[in-house]
Amino acid sequence: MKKKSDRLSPPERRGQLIEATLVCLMREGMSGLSSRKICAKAQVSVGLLNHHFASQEDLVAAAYEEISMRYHHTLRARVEADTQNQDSPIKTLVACAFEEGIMCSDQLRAWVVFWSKTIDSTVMRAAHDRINERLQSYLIDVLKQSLPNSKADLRVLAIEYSALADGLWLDWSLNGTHQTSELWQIILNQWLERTLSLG
Amino acid sequence: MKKKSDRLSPPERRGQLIEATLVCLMREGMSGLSSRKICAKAQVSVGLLNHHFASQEDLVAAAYEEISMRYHHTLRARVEADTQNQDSPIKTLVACAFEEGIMCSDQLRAWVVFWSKTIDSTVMRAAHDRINERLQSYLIDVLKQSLPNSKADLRVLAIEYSALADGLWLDWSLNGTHQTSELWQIILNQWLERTLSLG
DNA sequence: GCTGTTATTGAACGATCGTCCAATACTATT
DNA sequence: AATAGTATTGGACGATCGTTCAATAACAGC
Repeated sequence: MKKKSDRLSPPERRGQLIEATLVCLMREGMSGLSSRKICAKAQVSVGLLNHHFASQEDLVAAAYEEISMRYHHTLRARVEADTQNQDSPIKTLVACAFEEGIMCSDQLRAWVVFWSKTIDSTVMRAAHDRINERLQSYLIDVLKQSLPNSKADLRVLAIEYSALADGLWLDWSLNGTHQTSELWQIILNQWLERTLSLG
Repeated sequence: MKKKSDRLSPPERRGQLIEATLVCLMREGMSGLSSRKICAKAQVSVGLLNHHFASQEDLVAAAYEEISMRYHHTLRARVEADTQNQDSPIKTLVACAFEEGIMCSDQLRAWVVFWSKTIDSTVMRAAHDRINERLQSYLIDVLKQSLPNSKADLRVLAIEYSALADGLWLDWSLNGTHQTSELWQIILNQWLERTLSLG
């Protein structure tokens, strides 16, 4: 059938399957989580999934790590690129929190799937813990730079910020009337003002 | 087979199926969303679901309304019962935000299912909008009572509070190390202090 | 060119899915 | 007691699910 060499190294194929998984989950949510749909998206036969991953669960956990890594790197890139707020990088994070591409409802479709698996699967739970740890320690770094003289517990502050941002994102994404994110952005800005004035 | 009269009125049977749905979703999450499992839990044959509900989707939407109503009524009951904070009912809400029974990970299993359906189903989206509206206007009432002299936009404040509470709940529920909710409670208390001092 | 390794295929399996529908059992009305 | 209406049953349907596995194709080392 296929003439060209379509044999890939295991890492390449794994990456391709992970990418296909993310696309399926962002487009269809729970119903996109199908070995057949994922393999079709990757233009690969069904059996290959279980050759490169022990089970669908493992693939989903890998996709969870991947999407969180992308999110993490996107944030770091925004902070590095924003030359105006190098002394207060939290301002950059707040400013881009509702950027398109970071917070579309496509993203929520996938995250909801990951959350639902995280509750009961030990593999997913382990991935979730790693993801949370990475993001939290980065957030603490950002807050440390932004509030060098603050005596507040920065870990507590980091948890508060990410909870607020996640909650606002969830609320905005689930909101039927797809308004602009202006209102939600205002709330985050107000939180930032109050926090900076305390430090 | 069955001797005793087990025929119920449509409202009763609908309620029974809704209850069974909630139990299944809280116990098993997405994999509990099965017509057969739900009917088994209700001790009823499979076909009855589509006799009382046009589709599984309608049943899930009804269950979504039911669980949110219970949550709403639980909050109202707590506020009414707390004779100490009648002038500042937001204090009561914050105090019971992480009560057992209100915020167990069983609950998250169900809510995640509801969220995932809300994104793409118009029936669920309509239910979600009603639910949000009800809870938001109650929250605004509570804030109005608690901050009678505040000039702040109470709707914005309500959105901020519910986002923060939801985000903290999500973070706590997904957290593998099931610690006490003490830390999360502290964050909510700090938010309350800051908000009350502004008003 | 030959051989061992392995990436890849796709049919097959048993399980489960939501919905439909003819048959049945119960209740209310006459 | 006969009848009409409907709540209830459970088998059947076609579809899809995750995984397995023998067969095949492509490559690496010799």
